[in-house]
Amino acid sequence: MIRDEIRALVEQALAAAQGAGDLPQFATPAVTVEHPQRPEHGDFSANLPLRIQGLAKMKAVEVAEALRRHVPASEAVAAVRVAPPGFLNFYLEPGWVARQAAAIAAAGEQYATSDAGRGQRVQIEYVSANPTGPIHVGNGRGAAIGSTLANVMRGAGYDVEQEYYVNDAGTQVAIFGRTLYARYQQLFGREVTIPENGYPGEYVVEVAKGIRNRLGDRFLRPSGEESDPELGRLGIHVMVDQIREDLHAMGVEYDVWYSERSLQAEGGMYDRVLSLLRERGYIVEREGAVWFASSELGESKDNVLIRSDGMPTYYATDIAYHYDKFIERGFDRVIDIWGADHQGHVSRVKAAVAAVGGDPDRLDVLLYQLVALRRGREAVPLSKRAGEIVTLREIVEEVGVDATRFFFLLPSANQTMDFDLELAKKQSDENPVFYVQYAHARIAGVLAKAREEGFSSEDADSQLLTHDAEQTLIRKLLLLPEVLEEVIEGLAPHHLPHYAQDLAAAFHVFYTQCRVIDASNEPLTRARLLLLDAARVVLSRTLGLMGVSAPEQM
RNA sequence: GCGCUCGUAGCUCAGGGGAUAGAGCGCUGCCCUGCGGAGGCAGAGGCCGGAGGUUCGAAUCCUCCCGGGCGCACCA
Repeated sequence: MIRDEIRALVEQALAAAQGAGDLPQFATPAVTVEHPQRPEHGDFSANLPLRIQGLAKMKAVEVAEALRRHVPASEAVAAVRVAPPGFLNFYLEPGWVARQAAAIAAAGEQYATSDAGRGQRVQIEYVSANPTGPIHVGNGRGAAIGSTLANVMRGAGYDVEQEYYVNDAGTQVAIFGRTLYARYQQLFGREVTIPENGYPGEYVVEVAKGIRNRLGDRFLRPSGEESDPELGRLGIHVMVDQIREDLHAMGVEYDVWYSERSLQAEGGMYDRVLSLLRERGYIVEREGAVWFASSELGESKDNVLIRSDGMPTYYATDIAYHYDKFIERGFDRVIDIWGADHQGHVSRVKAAVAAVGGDPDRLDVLLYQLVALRRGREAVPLSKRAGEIVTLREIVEEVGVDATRFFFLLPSANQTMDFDLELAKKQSDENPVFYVQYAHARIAGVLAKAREEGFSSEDADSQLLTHDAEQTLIRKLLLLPEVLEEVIEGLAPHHLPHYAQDLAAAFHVFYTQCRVIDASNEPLTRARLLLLDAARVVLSRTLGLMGVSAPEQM
């Protein structure tokens, strides 16, 4: 990408200036270039002179001047200027910029893909909500973030696996099973109440009905007896199917649905990891429970792995799970995406990864802050009545996938967010999703009209794209690779919807200032159609990565 | 109390060592005898929570304080 080329020019200039004796020798810091906020400062700017003025024992402006003399010529660069207090500013060559429109249009769907992550196997695990209930709004945020990150990383050549960890074992599942059995019995007229700490939600009744309708009374046992564990497993299965559908409706597809219960099978991962920890001396037995001596690994305290009732804790199976990710399956990198309420778990899991022989630096935990719902000014409570939560499905049905995903992606993950249902539903200029989609529909509209009237971008001369609005738009198109790099490096997909808005704005300005189809000027018409091709490519790819549709018409 | 995180325009948020702090919405005033006005242009609106410090340079880094959110289980 162009930013890397500019950076390389600065590095070469530095080496050349030192070689020629215009700058003294010293260890050179990493060179960065950025986009100045004021257009008169050029397209790219290097602050290197300011940073090395001390090392060079020269004034920054003099350093900049020495560098400027040694910047190699480049077809992309029209001018390099020194600006006080010591910036080195680069101005792109308009002819080169114009040519990029052709390059982008030709690249099509391949534009802004790269092989930066080639050979790296990355697992992204996200949502992984308990299958004891339908997934809710907060899970939706994780879904949007995770699947977008997966899309972007895949486009950068990473070998990405998306995974949902199904918590189908443990206390909560047992309680769900008992609740389900109570509801099941009620369907056969038995006077039973759902257990204490059970799941009061209506959905459990629906699950019970489904099972009764399919399998009749075969799970009914004599009054007072405990439920058949098979019923609970079946119920979880039904819930997982429902979760899968809800996520599918959000445009999220997983490669692997990983069962927590499978870890605990005889001789499974869980047993293996426990004996591994024992061998390494990380196991302590005390107060009837089995503890992980995590305080030896810098944790503030030890944590229970096996409770005194013999049940493994969530933490224990999570250690086994991460052992499986790193050691058994050998991912080069693992990204876990969790709600911020799991924040305390991060250092524990990292400590555990280290204890089982993994590299905790290859584990990234992306935390997202919680979501509140609103309708305009009015707050919407996330739980409607006892046990009934606002589900993700309801949100998607009410406002649509496009708005749901776009809104979830907009704020950075560590910002708590308000999801305004009223705004998300508005089909008007107040709604940023429509602003962006409208740009795409407008482009599609013009392209269709051009086709009807017999115009095309064939043999277009991109050098005619000299108008300010054209040049600005192309510069915006050239930004996508940088944006994607920032998304990956910062695990920050929120850059994408912001970029989409900037891009749409640049297009709308172009559209009002430059008429595309002009029968009296066919060469210019062709050139501008080429630019529209390029803009459409970039806009649709940006939207596609976010899982938002790029409509031909609205 | 301890840990993580946030505090930037009226509202929702970007920017996380650089040059005069940005966007959308809202507000005010303009622009349709040409491809979709779901658009564009202009303007008003900010001691970047507060106080110290580091630096040539701080909204950005450090310390303390104030305020919001989330954690600190033999729950997940």
